[in-house]
Amino acid sequence: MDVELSERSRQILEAIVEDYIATAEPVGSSAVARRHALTLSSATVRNVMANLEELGLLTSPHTSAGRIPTEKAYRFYVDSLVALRQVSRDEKRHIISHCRQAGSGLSGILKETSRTLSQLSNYMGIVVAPSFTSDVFRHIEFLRLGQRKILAILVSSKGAVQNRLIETAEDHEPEELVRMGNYLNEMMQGLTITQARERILEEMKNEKTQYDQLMSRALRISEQAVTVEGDEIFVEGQARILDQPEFSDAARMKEIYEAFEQKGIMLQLLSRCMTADGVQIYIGSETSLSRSAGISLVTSRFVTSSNTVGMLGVIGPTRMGYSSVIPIVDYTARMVSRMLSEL
Amino acid sequence: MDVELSERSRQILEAIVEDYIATAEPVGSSAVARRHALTLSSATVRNVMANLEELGLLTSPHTSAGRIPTEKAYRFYVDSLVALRQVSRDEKRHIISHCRQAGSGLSGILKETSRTLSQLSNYMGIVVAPSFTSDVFRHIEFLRLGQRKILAILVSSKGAVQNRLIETAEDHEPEELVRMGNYLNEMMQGLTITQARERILEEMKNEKTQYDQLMSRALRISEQAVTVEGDEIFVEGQARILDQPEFSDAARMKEIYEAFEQKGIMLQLLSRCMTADGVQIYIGSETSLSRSAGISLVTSRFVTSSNTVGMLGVIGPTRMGYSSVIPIVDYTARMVSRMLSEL
DNA sequence: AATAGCACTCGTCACCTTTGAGTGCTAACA
DNA sequence: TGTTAGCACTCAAAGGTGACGAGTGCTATT
Repeated sequence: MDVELSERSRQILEAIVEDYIATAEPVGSSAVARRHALTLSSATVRNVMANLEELGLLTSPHTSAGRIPTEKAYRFYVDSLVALRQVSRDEKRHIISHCRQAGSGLSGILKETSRTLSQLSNYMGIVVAPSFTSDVFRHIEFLRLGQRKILAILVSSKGAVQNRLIETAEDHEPEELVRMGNYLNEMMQGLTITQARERILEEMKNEKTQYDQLMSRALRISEQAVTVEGDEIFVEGQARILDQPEFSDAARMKEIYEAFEQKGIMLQLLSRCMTADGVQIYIGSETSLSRSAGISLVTSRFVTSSNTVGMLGVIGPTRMGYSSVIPIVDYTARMVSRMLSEL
Repeated sequence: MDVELSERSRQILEAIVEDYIATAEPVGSSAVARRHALTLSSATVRNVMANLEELGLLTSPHTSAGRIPTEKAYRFYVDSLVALRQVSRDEKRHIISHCRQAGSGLSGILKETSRTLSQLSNYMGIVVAPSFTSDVFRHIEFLRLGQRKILAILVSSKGAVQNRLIETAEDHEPEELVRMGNYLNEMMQGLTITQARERILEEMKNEKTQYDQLMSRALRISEQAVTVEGDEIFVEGQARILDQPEFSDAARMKEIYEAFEQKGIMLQLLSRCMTADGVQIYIGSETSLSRSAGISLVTSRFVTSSNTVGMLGVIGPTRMGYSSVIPIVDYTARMVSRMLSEL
């Protein structure tokens, strides 16, 4: 941060940000003076506030209203002011029990996690499943569903399953499909899905296999099977965002919902979060979500035993209760990481 | 319907409903007189409207506004007034190409269908997948993922896949799992998933199998595997509903969104739609969705080759463009039925 | 450097009037 | 008898006015 502030200015900025987070209304100089019992008069606070405004940390919606924090102020706040709350015993229990109860497979756990995040934060919870492609290959299988229709089932070592309907040029006997499966299973043992795909493409060029009809067919089919579709995303608690006063306006909300229906945007965010460790925070325009919408994002990645990475977090207004959301996201990411590594 | 109306009254009611659908504003007597060029004066129309109000087909929000249709009027309108539009060539192409392009399996098609419904109607599209339970069993398989952790994969003859992580009391060798799979596959050949489940429970009581360790273990595990979770539901175009003026109010929308997050409610609706053939229409309180929200639902079921049934439709305001939505839903249901029976 | 005082700004609220779309009723008309 | 013209009435929406007060910036004072 390029701002240098006296201790007093910092305290006042903190007071303003926290007041505004609590009330969603512009905060005036006297409110700050009163609240903090700082033995400072409102006039003094006014001077400081004028100063902070000049630094681009505050703005006033109009002359005679109080002031509200800018994005820059939130950034400064989360970087160096915020006092993180502890995750309470109750919240911990809530996280652990809910995520575990889901039980049925990876998707179930992640979906429940996203709901939990939403409940505890009172904002929107989001979870992006670990990319299948970096998972280790476990098993592939082909089932004949009808004339020239094959169902390919691909399983990763973490229990994620992807299935794909494939139409083939010729009809295949069930026994043929079993043999194909055996051949491919052996070939791709121990590789990640990405590596497996590369291996298949490589093998397709190989002369030896080109002249073995069974193999070349198997490769052609499996190439489709291992082409993975978009990652799974779980978003829960969309209704909660309507509780926030700044989104009671319909036009504004529409922007947000539309952003979510194009899940592609989510994936952009995802990829940024993936690289860094710990809790990442994106404030307002930093999210590059919808220009003017005043959305913030608190995320953390989670990892599994095999080092594949997913992302979870909370989406809410810029005016978000960072002091409690950050620890919740952090804790949840740790718990999910632990639970998944048990698989 | 218990209302009997003269031809003229019907025309006027139709005019009012259609005007209101188009504008979302109370329609007055002069507007009707003008619009229809009925060679009727506004005064006459007023008399008729007063009559219609007495019959419970119209209400006025206040003395000096126009009148708006009641639920009863919409009911009457869709039952005997509405002139259904043809599905245009463009729309047909849109439906066919989009649904087909999805390609990858049942889920993909249905998701794309729901998006298409939303795009063409400009309301919300919803698709409920055919209930897995009435599908014919095709294949079951167990994969060992780790110590006492088994992934069960259940496939129906239509290519729907369900997988479930099962924790077992003892550890099982891969070969043992293969044998279990063979045994169960043979046992459940040709049954529906529901029947298969019953068969398993039956077999568990059977003395002969109780003393065969392999079998009894297989049964215990598979019992979990065939216990199906909630049906899959695809809802798309939630943002579109914000375009409707009657939902620009945040509190109202919140109701709706919350209704959708508890997908259970959807399933109630579903089960009603399942029984009847053709397009079903639920207006306002008939949906039993959220009391006061003024939501309507136009649905149709679709069927697959094996006679399992799913539901698709459009959700929008009571003030919905029925004349175009009904044909779209009808046509889409037919197309989806045809596409699925090709599988 | 901190504060008290003061003039000034500007949004909010309560109250009012005006406007006009729409109604119901009645009397005249075909 | 059904239709229409006319008229008084109603009521929401829109616009205008002025008091109010929260909040500011500036300046003189401590």
